[in-house]
Amino acid sequence: MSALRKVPITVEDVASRSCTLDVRLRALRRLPFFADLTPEDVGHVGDAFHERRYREGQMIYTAGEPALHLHVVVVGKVKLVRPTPNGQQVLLDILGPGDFFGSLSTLGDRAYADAAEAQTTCCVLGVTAGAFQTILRRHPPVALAALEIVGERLRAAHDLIEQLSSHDTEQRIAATLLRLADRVGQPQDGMLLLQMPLSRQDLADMVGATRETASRVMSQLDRDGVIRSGRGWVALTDRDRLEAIASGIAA
Amino acid sequence: MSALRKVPITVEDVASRSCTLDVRLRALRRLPFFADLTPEDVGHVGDAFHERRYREGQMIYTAGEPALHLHVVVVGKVKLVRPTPNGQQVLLDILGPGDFFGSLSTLGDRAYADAAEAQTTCCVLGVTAGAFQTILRRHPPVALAALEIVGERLRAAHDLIEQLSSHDTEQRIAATLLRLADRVGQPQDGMLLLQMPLSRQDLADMVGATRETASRVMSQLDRDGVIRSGRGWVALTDRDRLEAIASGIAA
DNA sequence: CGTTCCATTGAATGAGTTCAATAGTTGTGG
DNA sequence: CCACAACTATTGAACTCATTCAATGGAACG
Repeated sequence: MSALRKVPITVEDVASRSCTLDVRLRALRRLPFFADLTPEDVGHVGDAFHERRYREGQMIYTAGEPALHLHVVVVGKVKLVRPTPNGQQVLLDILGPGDFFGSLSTLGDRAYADAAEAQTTCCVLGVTAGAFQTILRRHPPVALAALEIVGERLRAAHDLIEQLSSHDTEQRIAATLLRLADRVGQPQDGMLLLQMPLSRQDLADMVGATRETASRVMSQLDRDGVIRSGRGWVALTDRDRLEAIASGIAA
Repeated sequence: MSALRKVPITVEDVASRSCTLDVRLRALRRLPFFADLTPEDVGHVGDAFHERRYREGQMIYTAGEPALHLHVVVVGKVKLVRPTPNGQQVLLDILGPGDFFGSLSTLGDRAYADAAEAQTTCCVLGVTAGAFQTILRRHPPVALAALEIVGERLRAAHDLIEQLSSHDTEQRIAATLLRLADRVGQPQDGMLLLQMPLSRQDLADMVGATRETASRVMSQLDRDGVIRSGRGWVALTDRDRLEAIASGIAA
């Protein structure tokens, strides 16, 4: 029915370039944790980190295994996924360069509550919980920054809880698209292109819905001219209208 | 239809006793923040806190006002509520003695995203964001403890997100009752009594449902002999079965 | 090319909401 | 101490949104 939409834009810019020392350092400096540290300190702290690469779809860690590491995204995108007893998945967050994830805990013996999966090919820096704890102790400003960030995430989680509790699927999807656009959207041909392989399933897992429902909503938004989308990509054509939908102003 | 249930047990133990200096100190020492501090340090730090009392239903702060304070519950229960554009409310958390809430932010200029309401008559200690920031800087272990706690809350928020995304209302209510029982349940006559004035509306706001649905589910659980409940109170009579329901094992 | 994965669409079902009406509890003032 | 008002809970019935089941259509990848 709908017009052909061959993937017109999925110019994958996922760097296949390697994760050089320089890139590593820049990634660390970009990390809000270390914003208050001197370049030398960052370099010193950086020695505790080890580098790992993952291919699209590969698991970085899975739920249930001992939470031994804190990770930092250098290149690529990482999905934070919570498996449910029920078998379905809940996508808690999508992280990009500069974001951290994994164990913040001082106790190394606890288990990850969620799984981390490489959404794109990516490069990640890891540090043991113990070493990170040492960094926190040695550099108090880092602890303050971390507290700030985790507080911010808690607030974001509360936003999501609010949405899940009181908004319908269309509103939640609209809000999710906007949130993603703010983080990784790139202007192209007068619209905001989401630079990530975002499947209907991913979207559904983010808003607590099924693939089918996500598909129906996206089709409707496409028909209404608010977005353009195809297999694995989405672009926003009418941000204002999408915001209206997200906040329930649209009929 | 259902048998009369005059409130047989609501022995309100909400202390009308005052929030004495001694109680204050004990509250602060009980706070995980200050677990690693010497008693003298706790006493010193405690000077930065000021005391406030609230009656049941009174607002401690509302969403939108500048987030200037961090608060600690000394006596009583505090509801953390997120108002939605839609008009309904989402109950994010219920806090008891030793729990903290409010602004963790270093920036004093941001606004509270949620409102805090006294669920019972209560006594709360407050400290300005600036003073708390000073404490954090002066006592690094406090910052580490705070980070740990907020991380734990983030995990709890993710638990809730998972539930909202993939469990039905009965499961969510069962899980909520269990969670509350773990925190404030008191054994009585072989059942766990929830020592707080918990209305159907409160429950509904916690699980993202309507009063009517909450009422229906509670009636059903009562009929099944899993709980006993009445106006403003709930008691668990069959914890195991409730756990089975929460995890979806029950048909 | 054909296989496989992902997306789309339809129809039937069902959980939860909404609207509405009744009943039980609490608190107040006569 | 009783009666009234106000609030909270319960229950029914119609409706709605999203899921489930099922079948088809396209894209990507070998």
